[in-house]
Amino acid sequence: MAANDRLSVAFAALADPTRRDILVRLREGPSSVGDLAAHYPMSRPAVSQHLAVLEKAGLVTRDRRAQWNDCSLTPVGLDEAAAWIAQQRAEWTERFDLLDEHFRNRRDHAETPDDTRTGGSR
Amino acid sequence: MAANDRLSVAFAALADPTRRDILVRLREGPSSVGDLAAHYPMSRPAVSQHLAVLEKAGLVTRDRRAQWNDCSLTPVGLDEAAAWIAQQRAEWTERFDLLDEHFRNRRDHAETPDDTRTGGSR
DNA sequence: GTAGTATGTAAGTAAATACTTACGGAAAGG
DNA sequence: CCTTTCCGTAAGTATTTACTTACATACTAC
Repeated sequence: MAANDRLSVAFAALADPTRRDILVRLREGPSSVGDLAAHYPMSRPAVSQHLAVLEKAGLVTRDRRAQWNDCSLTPVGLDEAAAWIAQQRAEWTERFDLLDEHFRNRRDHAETPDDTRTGGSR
Repeated sequence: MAANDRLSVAFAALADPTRRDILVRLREGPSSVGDLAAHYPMSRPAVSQHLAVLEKAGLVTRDRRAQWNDCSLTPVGLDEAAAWIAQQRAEWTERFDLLDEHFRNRRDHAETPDDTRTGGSR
């Protein structure tokens, strides 16, 4: 994928329903890997690998105490992803508002049925 | 990937720097496929395929007029992605605030430096 | 020491992804 | 008609992903 930048890693981590569900579940509190894995129809190593992806994306931290591993949320990765989307949406919305206003003006000023389509005449 | 749900498709589309850059570029206004492709070190069909991914994610619309193809932004897909992150972050932040308060109370009340785990918890 | 628990990692495989080049369709213009 | 321009799609390939089973590690309890 050649997408090593932090944003790409974060979005890629979020692009999987199992990983998103893990995040939702961890919202209720830290959990061990085994307890997490019990909820999914896949092997425990698979869940562990999903956790590794989330950890690399800065969305989850694993704190190994003894043989147990507490998985907790960390807000770092999500902040960047949210910031990117928020900025895009902000400038977008502004642009759509301008466009909307533009069309409103056009409609008010003249009829101009926008015949640019397929050469017009019929 | 077996991730056909809309959210996964949207996040996967955002998980590529070229595609994100296309979105940023389209923010300034619609563009043809060829003009877009000129900015990237890859073939025109590759950009076209990126556009197909963005279109499937509901982030871009392609309006073919004659042999030109105007690519424009559409806010649908991004709304869902932003909503998901926003909700996560909201409940998260709340939880972190509680956690912070919890630790603050602990620190004030007593020392109790360990024994937190090995219980059932959840 | 041995046995048991919770976990990460290595190795292997099927599927998806990100490109490439080659080709075909649709409109503009001679 | 024919040529050019702009574009999408088919076919092929290298890399990445998402899982599996098997194994090694680190600690607890006896």
